[in-house]
Amino acid sequence: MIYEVQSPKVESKVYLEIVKQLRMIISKEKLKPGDKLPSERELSERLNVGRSSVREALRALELLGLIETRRGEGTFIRDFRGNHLVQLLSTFILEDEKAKNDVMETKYYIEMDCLRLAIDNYSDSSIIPLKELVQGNTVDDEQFFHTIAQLADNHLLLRIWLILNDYFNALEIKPSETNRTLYLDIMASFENKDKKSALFNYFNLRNLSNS
Amino acid sequence: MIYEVQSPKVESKVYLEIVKQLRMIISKEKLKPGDKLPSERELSERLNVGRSSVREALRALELLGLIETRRGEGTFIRDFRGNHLVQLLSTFILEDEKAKNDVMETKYYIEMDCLRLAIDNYSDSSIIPLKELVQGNTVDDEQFFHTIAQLADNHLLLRIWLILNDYFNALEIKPSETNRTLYLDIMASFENKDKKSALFNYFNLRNLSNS
DNA sequence: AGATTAATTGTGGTCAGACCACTTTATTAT
DNA sequence: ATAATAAAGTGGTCTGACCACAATTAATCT
Repeated sequence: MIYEVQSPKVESKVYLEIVKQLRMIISKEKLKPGDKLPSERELSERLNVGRSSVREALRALELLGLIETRRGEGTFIRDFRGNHLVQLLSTFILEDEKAKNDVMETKYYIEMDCLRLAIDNYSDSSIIPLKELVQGNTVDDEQFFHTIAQLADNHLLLRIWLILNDYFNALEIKPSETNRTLYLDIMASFENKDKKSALFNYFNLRNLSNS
Repeated sequence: MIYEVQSPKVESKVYLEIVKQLRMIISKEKLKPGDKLPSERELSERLNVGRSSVREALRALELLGLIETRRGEGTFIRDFRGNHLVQLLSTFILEDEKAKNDVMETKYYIEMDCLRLAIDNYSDSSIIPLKELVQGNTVDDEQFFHTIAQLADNHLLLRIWLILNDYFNALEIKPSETNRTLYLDIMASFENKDKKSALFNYFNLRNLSNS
């Protein structure tokens, strides 16, 4: 199989083209997390580019958490849930208070959307895990809303929530110690399929003003 | 000033150390977006590493959207409040599961969130552009909600909307031909700061069931 | 002197080749 | 067959060489 980086065009850096090609290779060859990518030297030959350019692309993807390299073995696709990445970004980005607030605000709004969707979509059996979460004495907020985001049955929204959640954790804005009751309230609204009260209870949980 | 990469320790790849050092340099020198970083060759010397390693670090940060490089000029810190991250991850990950419905649904929910936030935040002067959009005979749906997303005053949310909008366009899910009146209705609710009716009108616009 | 033009310098972009450290595989000796 | 050894494969890093482009400086022409 022959891949070929755009040849004569001098614009658009080579390493970006390689990233593109890698995406194609992954997609065409249906590579899954854990699978091995072609070696740096092989890619260099196949794409007609220098090995250093290949490395620039791979290192970038590695920092993003999309691949993993093991010396002497090779480069592998990773199961990405990039906490590493987010942490890195956060140390770079998060000095900006406005950005901080944006993350929090967005997370809350997405959670409310998930709540609405989940209420529309859930079936009696699918909320069993959610019920279990509120059994114990303490409720793990992250797990709680992760489950709700799953119940929303929208992969895209779930991914967005996961990313925001990573950011959120990196920000070290711990949710204020919350009462288990508040989660139970949400659950109650949930089972009544009452969106309005669910939202109301969410506002209480997050200490948001009702408007 | 002398920076020095951990010397004898052979573990922990060099380029990662350089990323670390760069962060320190940025912080210590109080570099802001737009400012120039030391050149690759200078970093190479100062950190006692090869230029190729410096480039691996810089390319990775570039792909992350944290820095920007201009040939012949140098490397500059970028205004990275926009979180390129979501975009990158989405183009990489979402390929296989871009269920049209998820994209559409998510876009609609985000738009509703923007609507809510915009109503909270807008000032009389800031909605002038929005008013202009609904003057003509036809209303550009994309522009309309782009403006609303801007009025929401949340950069992250705006970014998310932009990406969703791209997907939306790519998927060729054209908004059904809509009546100008519906946009006027939304505007009216908007100016009354009436979220409930704004949402109601949005549902009409999108032909969604009210629940 | 002032403006224009040309040469020089600085910077990122890319490639090629050379080692090193480590892992896997093949070969050989027992 | 098993174990020890050698070879090959792979990522990690450095060096040096060009190229393309931008900014600066020097030279030249009014």
